[in-house]
Amino acid sequence: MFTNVLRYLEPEQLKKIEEIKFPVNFAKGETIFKQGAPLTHIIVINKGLLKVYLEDREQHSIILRLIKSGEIVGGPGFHTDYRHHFSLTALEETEAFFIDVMQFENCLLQNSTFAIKFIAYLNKGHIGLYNKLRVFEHKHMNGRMASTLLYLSEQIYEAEEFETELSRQDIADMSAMTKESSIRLIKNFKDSGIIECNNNHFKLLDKEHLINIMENG
Amino acid sequence: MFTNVLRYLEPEQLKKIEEIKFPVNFAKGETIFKQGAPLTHIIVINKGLLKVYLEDREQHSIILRLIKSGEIVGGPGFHTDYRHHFSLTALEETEAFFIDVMQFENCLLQNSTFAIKFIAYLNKGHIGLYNKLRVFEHKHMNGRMASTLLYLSEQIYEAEEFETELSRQDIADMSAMTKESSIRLIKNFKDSGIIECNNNHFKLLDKEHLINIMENG
DNA sequence: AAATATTATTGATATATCTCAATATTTTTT
DNA sequence: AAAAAATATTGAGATATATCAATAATATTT
Repeated sequence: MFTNVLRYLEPEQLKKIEEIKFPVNFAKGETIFKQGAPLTHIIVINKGLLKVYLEDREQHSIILRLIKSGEIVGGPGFHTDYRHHFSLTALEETEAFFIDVMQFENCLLQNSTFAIKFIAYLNKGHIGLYNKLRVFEHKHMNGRMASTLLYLSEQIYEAEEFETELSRQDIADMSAMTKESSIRLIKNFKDSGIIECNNNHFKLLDKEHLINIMENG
Repeated sequence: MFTNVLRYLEPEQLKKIEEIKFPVNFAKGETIFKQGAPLTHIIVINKGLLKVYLEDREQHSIILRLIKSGEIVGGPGFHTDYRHHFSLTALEETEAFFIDVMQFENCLLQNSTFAIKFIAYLNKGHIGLYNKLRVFEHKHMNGRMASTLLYLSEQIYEAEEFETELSRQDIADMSAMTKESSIRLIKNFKDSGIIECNNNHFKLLDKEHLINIMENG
């Protein structure tokens, strides 16, 4: 059973989708699709963790969010230019189901209640982007880093202590700064006793403080 | 007749919408709705120019885009929390039609082809936000200012010479910088012969150069 | 027409953050 | 196990941009 927006499909539609979907596996570091490539399939993540990122000029990318198992990935190319507008890369071993985008469109056409649910899903994504914009416009790096750490803890790993596959560069790309700055800020937070951190093991010690930094720092 | 996504409605639906819509006028500077307020109506701009902006902490706002006559404004609160996630303020004398959001929802439910068109419209907005994020992540102010001037010329005023109601603060809020910086950059562009500018009158003299600055500067 | 408020402009200074470069550590390949 | 590659760390220095403050110009109110 799907835990994403597909759960609102009618049983026959769901059956059809189950029939046509096919699995593809990705190793850590492999790319599911690249920004600019044609959008031919909707993707449902069955297992794994991935990063959604915008590729700016060479050397620079912006990580918009991470995707966990259960989530669905479409993209704004749907019914516009049918291209991908971001790239999607596995951070861990990942299993994904591919669903033909035309079959997905049929579901929307045949079931306007589902279409409304899909619109709601798109709107949630839109709200997420507004928040990302707001965070990125924070003048201070501290606030952006605090926001990233809280995001990882609350939204992704759902624990105050976690082990991540993200590199320092990834954390920097999530926080709109250079990798050197991300390293220095993590060190500062550590020295201030707000977090513990050894390599890829993080523990948030003072969430109140982090929230305060995110909002005011 | 509507020039926005509403033109895809069936004739009877269109008639219904025409019946229930009602006009409201706004003077320059007046706010149509505020971020956080309940979303009760979809709005169609009949005449005028408006700014869509995120209110960050006090003193700081981010202008996402401008809205011209003919355009429709919904917002991602639809079918999520039914709140406005941005504020909308008139830059010029504006006439807007208000359409009850529940009637709009009925249109989507009764007409899945329309729902698909609406999804396409939402996706175009999503692509626009990605571009905004990319521009804001430009490290150099020059590139952000060039991008704003090109946006005003190409997307809004559709001319290389234009008179704007935007203040220097507005231009700064569109370009992710302080008003002092926006003033200094406009002066620099003027001194370099890339633009002409007297108060609110702008003329782009060297678009090639501006595009180059936007992409590489 | 004068007074007030708002917006625009300019300059000096402070500082946050990037860049570059060197070294250390970890991971991958041979 | 050694070599190579990739990633992480630290420091010094450069610089883009914000902040603050003072003045000028424009718009609004009285």
